Amino acid sequence: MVELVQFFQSYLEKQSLFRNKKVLQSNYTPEKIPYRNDQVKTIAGILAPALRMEKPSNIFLFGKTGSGKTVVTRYVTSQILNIAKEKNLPINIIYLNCKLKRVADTEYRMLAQLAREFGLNVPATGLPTDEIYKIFLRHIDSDKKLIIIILDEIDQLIKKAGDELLYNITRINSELKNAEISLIGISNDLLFMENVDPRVKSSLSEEELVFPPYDAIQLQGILRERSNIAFGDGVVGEGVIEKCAAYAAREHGDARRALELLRVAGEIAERNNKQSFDIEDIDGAEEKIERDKVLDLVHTQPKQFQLTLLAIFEISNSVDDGNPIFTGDIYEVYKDFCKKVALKPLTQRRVSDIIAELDMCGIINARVISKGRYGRTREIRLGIPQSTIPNIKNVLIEGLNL
DNA sequence: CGAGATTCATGTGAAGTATACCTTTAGGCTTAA
DNA sequence: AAGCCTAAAGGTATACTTCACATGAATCTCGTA
Repeated sequence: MVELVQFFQSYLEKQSLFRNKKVLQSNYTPEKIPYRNDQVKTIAGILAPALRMEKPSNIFLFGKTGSGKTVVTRYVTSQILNIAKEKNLPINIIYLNCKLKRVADTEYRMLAQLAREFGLNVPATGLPTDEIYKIFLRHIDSDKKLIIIILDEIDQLIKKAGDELLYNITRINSELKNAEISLIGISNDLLFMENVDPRVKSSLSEEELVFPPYDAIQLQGILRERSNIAFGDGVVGEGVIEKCAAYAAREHGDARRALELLRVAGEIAERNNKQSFDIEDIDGAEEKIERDKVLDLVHTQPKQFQLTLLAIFEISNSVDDGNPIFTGDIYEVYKDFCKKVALKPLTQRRVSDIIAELDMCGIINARVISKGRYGRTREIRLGIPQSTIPNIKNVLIEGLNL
């Protein structure tokens, strides 16, 4: 007991490495966004009519992850919201991430989530979809207002729910008497619009904007700016920024990742009672990020997903490094695990879908190949570093009581 | 030797089933007049 | 008789199963040079 008190006291006395950690967190919206001036201006220009209570055009944003789509959108919309508040304009802005499982990955759930954002209490299941639709419309249309809905990673939603849903939302305005809705769609997939009904396409992307990835120099600029605010002097070692930038540039210029690397490296250093950190610590951070990403996902996923994942890890262990593994093998191992936990195994059909979903999450890389005479299967490789696997495996085994 | 047929192991689509949850409705009970 | 509660009925979304058919290159077959 005494020790704990001491621990907390010395913790408080200890000078934190961070001066302001918030600026490195992923939901932080900075004061200004370097290298994205054009996009900010364009979007601001498109949305500006909202302040005169005229409906802005729908916008569609394309660009790889971490290229600033979300930050720019959030930045511009929050500014608009500020002004609207000042002048008492009835403008609502809703941000919805369509990728989140069990939150907005079907038409029903998306509408339900939108309704919830307006403080409505809607059930998670049971109602007909058009009932939810009506509830939502009725509530919105009660008085005159302007609503801007941001649908992040909308491609994921369409892939699962079909493009009929897009048709429905683009038609919403014609059903409204008082309120008006503008849509901002955000997509990582540049080609995604190609297989969408042309009518929907033209109404959804009245304006289109592409976000190019950041290059290494720009990433360094961003990192430097933020790390100056985030860390005290002399905390960030020589070359750290450059290395973070290089890592992220390697992955198509993902700024979010670069910032995350920096933050996690700092957190690790702090936990180890270090006063600073340097290049070597970045690798540790990289590994921790990957591990946390998967662990987080693992915890939110149902048991069947966990078992499937465990089966994949198990096989990848016994197979030579780098060699792919196949669906059939996974299913066999998976069934064994099911027996051990006394859980009814799913059909191979379903497991096949689960594997496809794990692929979408990025934990594994799977692609369908034909092995000629020896049939057709998914060729699966791990999408995460080998070094993180034992750790994740242990967590899985523990969580499943194996 | 090469064109076409065959083959395997699984991908993939459509339709059906089970489960959990929602609203509506009808019946039964209580209560107040 | 009016009001309230409960349980059954009828409906939906979602996760999963069942059934059936699609895939596509390695391999096989067989006619031909």
